[in-house]
Amino acid sequence: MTVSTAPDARGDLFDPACPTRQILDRLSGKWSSMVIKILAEEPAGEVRFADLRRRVPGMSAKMAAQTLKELERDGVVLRRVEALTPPRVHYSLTPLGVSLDAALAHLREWAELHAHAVDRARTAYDRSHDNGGTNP
Amino acid sequence: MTVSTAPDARGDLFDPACPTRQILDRLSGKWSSMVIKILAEEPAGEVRFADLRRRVPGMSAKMAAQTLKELERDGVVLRRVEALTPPRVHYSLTPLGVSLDAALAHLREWAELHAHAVDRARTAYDRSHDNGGTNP
DNA sequence: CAGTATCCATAAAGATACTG
DNA sequence: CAGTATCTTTATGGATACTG
Repeated sequence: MTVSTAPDARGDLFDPACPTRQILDRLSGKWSSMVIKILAEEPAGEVRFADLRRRVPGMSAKMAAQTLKELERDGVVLRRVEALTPPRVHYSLTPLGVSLDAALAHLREWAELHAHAVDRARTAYDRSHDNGGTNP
Repeated sequence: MTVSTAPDARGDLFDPACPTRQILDRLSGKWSSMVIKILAEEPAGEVRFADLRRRVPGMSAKMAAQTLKELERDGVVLRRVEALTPPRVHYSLTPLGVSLDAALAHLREWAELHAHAVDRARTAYDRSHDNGGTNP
């Protein structure tokens, strides 16, 4: 059986088979974290495809479909189909997805808390690097 | 001057100027999170350029330099130069970097905790999608 | 040693058109 | 409505060679 090709990759972030690597790679897509946030924030818990697109400005149908498919494959998102014409498809977070959102929330919190500090660091860095005193 | 084009993008993850977006984008590089982890784990707190490369197998000099530069610009990493010949450059996390690592640690923890679940979800998904019962 | 510069391959994302 | 297919553009990373 194909139980696991990764014997004990736990903690070995540098092995491509490492779980953390995989998660980070999945989240590194441009839209994944936004989709998760939308689904997490939805009071009803479910969002339809077109709604999702409306709520994530700039995300093409292609990227929406691709992102949702990946997240569904990972067990983070649930896809529910109502077979009407026209069809209705509803997306929501699974319990696993909810817990992932909680982990992501720490990062969001960090970012909001330290956004100013990062901004200041960048300004300072740019000031001393792109024209550090040797410019006309 | 490039002070800020984002008046109050706080919480607006869908604005490219949003702090969370920026952080997630920075972390989405292939090497950033690994570099942060190495620096966080280093007992001495400092790691030299060549050491870092040795400890992150597969990372080219180019990517090491680029990643470190971005993280330094963000105020997450500190670069200390000993002007000898040959030169020695030491990298460490700033306090800001340490706190970022703490936020990242939640994600690492989630990944390790749920790696099996994700794996199982993928297997189940693949089983029912690439040959869901309509195959010769 | 600690990088930089350059060129090249690939992967990710966008635009557009079309379908059940 | 909820996607898929296809093509083009752009971003990312890798290989190699060179420098203070």
